[in-house]
Amino acid sequence: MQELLTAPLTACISTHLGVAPALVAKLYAPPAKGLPGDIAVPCFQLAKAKNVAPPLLAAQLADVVNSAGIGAHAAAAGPFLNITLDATSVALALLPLLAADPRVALRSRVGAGRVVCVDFSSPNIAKHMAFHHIRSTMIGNALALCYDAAGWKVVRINFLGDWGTAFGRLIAGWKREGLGMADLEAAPNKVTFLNQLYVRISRLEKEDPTVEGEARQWSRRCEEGDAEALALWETIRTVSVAACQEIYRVLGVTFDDWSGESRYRDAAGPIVAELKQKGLLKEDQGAQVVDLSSLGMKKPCLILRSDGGSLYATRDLAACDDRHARYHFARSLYEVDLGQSLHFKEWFAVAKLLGRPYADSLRHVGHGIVLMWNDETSTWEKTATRKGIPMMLMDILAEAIERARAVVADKNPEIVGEERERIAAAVGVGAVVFNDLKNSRTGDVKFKFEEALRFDGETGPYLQFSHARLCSIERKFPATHPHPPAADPGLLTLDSEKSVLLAIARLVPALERVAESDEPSALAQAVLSLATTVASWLTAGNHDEDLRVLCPDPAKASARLALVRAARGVLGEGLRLLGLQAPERM
RNA sequence: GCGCUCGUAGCUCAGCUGGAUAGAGCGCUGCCCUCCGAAGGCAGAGGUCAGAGGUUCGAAUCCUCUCGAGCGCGCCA
Repeated sequence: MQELLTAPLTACISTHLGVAPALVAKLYAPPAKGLPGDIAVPCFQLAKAKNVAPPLLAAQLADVVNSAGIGAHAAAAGPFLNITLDATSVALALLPLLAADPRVALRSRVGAGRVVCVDFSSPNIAKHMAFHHIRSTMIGNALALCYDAAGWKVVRINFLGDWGTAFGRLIAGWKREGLGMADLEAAPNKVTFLNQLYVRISRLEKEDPTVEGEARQWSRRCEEGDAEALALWETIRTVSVAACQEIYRVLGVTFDDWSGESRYRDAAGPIVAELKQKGLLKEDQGAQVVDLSSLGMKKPCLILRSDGGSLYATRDLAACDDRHARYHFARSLYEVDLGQSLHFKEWFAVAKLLGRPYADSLRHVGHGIVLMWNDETSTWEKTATRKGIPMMLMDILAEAIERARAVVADKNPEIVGEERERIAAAVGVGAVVFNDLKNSRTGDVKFKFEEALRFDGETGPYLQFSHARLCSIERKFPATHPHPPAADPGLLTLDSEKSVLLAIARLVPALERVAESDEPSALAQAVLSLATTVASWLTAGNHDEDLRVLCPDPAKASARLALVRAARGVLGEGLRLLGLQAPERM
């Protein structure tokens, strides 16, 4: 979309100077604040190539552009060339496209049919999804949606932590306490039931050394395929998955592949055999490891425990082979917190030593932790526990929805019943999700209910409000007026209207950046910027009815309605790609 | 000790792959609802971009070092 606006300019400058168009196009930048113009061209590099002084070249180019008749006005400011596009030429270039389908503003072909695997959320079973799981879940979800919009074929994978020594311990506790299915069925919350069982048996293990042996024994029975052990494990898994599904339903997240470590419990063998055959495996303190010093890493990667059991690096390798065989991915993302970067660095390195063709396409997409404000100590604290109880994601979402419901009821009492509930959920969840996506993912997220749930400022509800406001104007547009596509884009002559279109045109670069650097905040920021531009445009009409969308001149009103529709459609699509809903009123 | 993430306004953060006078939200000050949604807008005050070197015509941005914060570093995942 941006190219549509700059193509004539690029052609004009590049033919005049006799340089490649791409050389010119990559120079475009936003002009400095306060200076007039829509596009700035710093002339240093071009001047060097042509061996003239930058200010001289800028002045020359200004003349060339101004006499070219390409719907743009240029002014030199020292070594910079500032371009102001005509509002009508912007509208004529973009509005017809947007009218046909606003989603063009958020589509790209950079993915070109390649496959990307996105591994995200990946909770451990038999535990509640804690608040911090929101990060992997919603960053991963946004990445999956954005890669899709950028032309990639996306495989969404939920790799459950459903295998390992913890389950041996859990089953040992289950047997020791003589529990049965009826006890689990009777529990008000089955995951809480399992979680508490785990806490009890872990505590007991510290006092009673026989527990450890029992746990290891049940672990082994699981690995060996013992029917009783596997039946219990299966029950635990089913119960946990159901609880996760409920959260994903609230968040609007889906997966293509519900995998898990258990699927690769027997897959360690072939990997170990291959490592051995290639001479990469060696024994170290009783364990089997791969030395990574040839790749500049001091510590080796652990492959097998001294008791012969597999480790998670081994299972990750096996799972990765499997994914590559099944999906032929060109890129594979692991949306897991930054604390595990060493683990990923290690097994990526092993994949490289094994000569895997995909080794360089693996990416650990890490994120920072979630901190919560503590009123008593006036500090930011990790959200691990509150009074020893894990802070549950579902509780946070429920409180957010409740707070949103109160605001909706207050601001818009005529919205009632099922619609109010739907909107409260969209707004409450949207507030929490956007709080997580708006800043760079590698930083820590600071969460405060009062901040995330405020409905002014840079928040999810602000974006949703902006969308609802545009919908409201559409609803009020008189049926007697000419409706688009009869609208004439040439009637959009205001700078504020041009600004909206330019903000829309900046979304594709933002989307492409998301799919390149795995950074959803790039889109979040661009959508935010669109919303503020829209708000500024609309509010200007408060005191001047000629500036309103619903202005006295029907032809002008029609053109503006086309812009309202475009902006609403784009905003709605932007919200969708971030994993937020966009209610039509709120 | 090694590695990772980070340090920008009172607070929370943007700053696209190096460009002009470093931006936004909150808070604060002053305006704007007989005005398409005030969940909004306009204006203002507020900064030695942690510090020191280096590369460059040009550095918040790239390189090195120092200081400070958080996290990780062998049989858990």
